Amino acid sequence: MVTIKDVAREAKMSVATVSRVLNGSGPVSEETRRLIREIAGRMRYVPHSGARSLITSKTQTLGVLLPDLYGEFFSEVIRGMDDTAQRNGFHLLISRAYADRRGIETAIRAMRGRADGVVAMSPDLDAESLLNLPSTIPVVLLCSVSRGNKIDSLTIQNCRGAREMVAHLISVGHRRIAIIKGSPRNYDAAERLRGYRMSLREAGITLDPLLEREGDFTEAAGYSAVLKLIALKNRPTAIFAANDSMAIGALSALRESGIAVPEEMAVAGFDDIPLARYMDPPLSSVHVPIWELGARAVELLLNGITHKNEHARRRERVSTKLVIRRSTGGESAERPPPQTLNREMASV
Amino acid sequence: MVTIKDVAREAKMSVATVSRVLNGSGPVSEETRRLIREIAGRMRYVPHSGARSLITSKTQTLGVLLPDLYGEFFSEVIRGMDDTAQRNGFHLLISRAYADRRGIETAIRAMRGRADGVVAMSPDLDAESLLNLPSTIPVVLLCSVSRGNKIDSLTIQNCRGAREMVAHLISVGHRRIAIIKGSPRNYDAAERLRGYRMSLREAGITLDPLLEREGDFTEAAGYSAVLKLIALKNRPTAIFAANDSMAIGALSALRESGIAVPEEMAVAGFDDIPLARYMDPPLSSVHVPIWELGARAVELLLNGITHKNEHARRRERVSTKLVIRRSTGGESAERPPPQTLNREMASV
DNA sequence: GCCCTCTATGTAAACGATTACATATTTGAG
DNA sequence: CTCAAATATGTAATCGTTTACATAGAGGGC
Repeated sequence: MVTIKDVAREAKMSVATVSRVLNGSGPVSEETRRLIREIAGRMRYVPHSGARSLITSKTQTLGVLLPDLYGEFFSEVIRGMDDTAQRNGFHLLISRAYADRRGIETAIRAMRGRADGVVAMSPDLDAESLLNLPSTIPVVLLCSVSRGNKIDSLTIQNCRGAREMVAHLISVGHRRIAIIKGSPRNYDAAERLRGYRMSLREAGITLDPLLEREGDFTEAAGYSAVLKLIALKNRPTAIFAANDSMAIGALSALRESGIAVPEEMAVAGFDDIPLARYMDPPLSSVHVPIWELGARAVELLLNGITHKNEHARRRERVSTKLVIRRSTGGESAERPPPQTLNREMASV
Repeated sequence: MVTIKDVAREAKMSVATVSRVLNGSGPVSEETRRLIREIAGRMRYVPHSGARSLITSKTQTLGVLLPDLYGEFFSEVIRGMDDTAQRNGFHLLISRAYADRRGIETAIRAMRGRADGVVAMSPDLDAESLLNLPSTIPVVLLCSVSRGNKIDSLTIQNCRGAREMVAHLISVGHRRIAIIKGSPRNYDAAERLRGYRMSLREAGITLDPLLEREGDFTEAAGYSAVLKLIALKNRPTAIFAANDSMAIGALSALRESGIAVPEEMAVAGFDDIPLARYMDPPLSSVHVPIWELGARAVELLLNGITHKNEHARRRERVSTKLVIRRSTGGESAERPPPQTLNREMASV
């Protein structure tokens, strides 16, 4: 490996000068600047980041701790992060970690000296105590419960989004509206459930525990929840699934049971994954700007890093948007667009 | 930050001894071992990886270069990599890069001193010359064209998978079989096209250029390709989409055009994403073991690293498996399973 | 011509770990 | 009891950078 010394020797200059040229620090004559640039390029010199981080105590790297995430959410949130990180000259160190407190803590610790900050996602409700994470390194909590204000956090407007969707269902005439919940220990799921209940209460509709079914965000969960719902003697007329995967499972089960959507049963999801509009019927959903979520998380983190973790903490919420398609019986202004999206490589 | 010196001072020992305890190298008395362990733990000491990598010239980090990837593929391949990396004590440095040769090269160079090896994915056919990447650091090429044997590479059994699927379509009686191709410059897409043609030729069916439609792996592309196919005066009776996203777009277009699947038109995809079985009708597809792909890529890379890049190069192929569901009219033994899969957090 | 101020460059001390080598102590074979 | 071998620990060099400080020459005001 070619080091800064090799370049210095080749240029017959001291390492200090080479360093100054390459970092644009200190005064250097135009002539030497050109010379060294040329030589460094020719020798394909790349500074050793370990050595650099040792002396500057900066790594230009951001840690990302994620639990098991699937599909579009994972890819899109990372895309948002990477885009923003790269634009600011940072790299992304990604790691899966147990969502509980100990898991997150050890993982964050393991990142010491490796990353200048960490975006941690821990949707597990039990990890509540995360809020007083004793960390010297800046941390941004993503989609996690965090009541204190000791730590930056960014979440989705889950409650509001769910509330609006259920309000929509009510507005088109539904009174018996079921929900397929997410995992009971999941923060986003809990908030969406809260929005559902809030909306019903606002409309003066009594909550019916039979209409709240367990789920775990998988298609299979949506599928089997529906089987139970349609077996009820007093069937719901609408189903709100806490995410699109479950809504898709639900659609599948309804289809096989010969129940027409939206005529006999309205269905709505959450997330608005790209596939939603290609379902049969196209799925109404709550749009979540996932890319922005990742991008914003990194922005918050970078802000924390520049202010050496002594900045005012923030708690932000990215806003959702209702997308009404045919599955809820609303007017389907939207049809699958024939034009090509900006997705070069869809799934392979 | 607490350094090894702080620990040494606290334990009234030299840094060398502390280092030996923490790395399990050299002989240490049981007593000191316990003492130092206890102190290091209490002080929450974590070695500075930069310093360590400087002296050992190892980073315990693997670089991962990916182009724009969406949905399940991205998440799953990274999951496979991360699982394998973690099990071997490695971290993952993930970065998106332009798929062309220059992009990959600079990205690999930027990883010098940051990663011990790189998994690079560059499905762009034009990047063919990647095969003589002049890299001192081990590289594994993933799903990329690579004819030489100067570099490890891992690909999907695209051609065979496509061939088998088309053979299946032929076996249930189809003669006019269309394909919705992937991007013309994409390696996987090109291989799948090759398999399609090979299969038709083997059955003595003449290729019809009109039945080969452009696509780009998006749902929208599948949608609009179908609109053109059904406008033909001599319509196909079956459509093979080069990936599931396009197949889903195709299903959507057929539905809206009132064409029954599989009765009037059979549809097949590639990838077998989890959603495939929840489509209407459930989608036949070629299953790709994505997790294994990522896991194996990392294994190859780790092998290259232990052998200091002087190992015999390998070119491997992960095998695919035909999954026949209703969309091709085959017996649909498989129905959406009511049980919960091991997916805790589906999309949020 | 003197001195001060720039500008351009060099010297050497960090940064935090690992490890070859040196030293001191204990153990055990003969 | 002696001496070699084994065990436990310490000393100091090293990895590749950055940067405070030192130095040297050039330019210019008086």
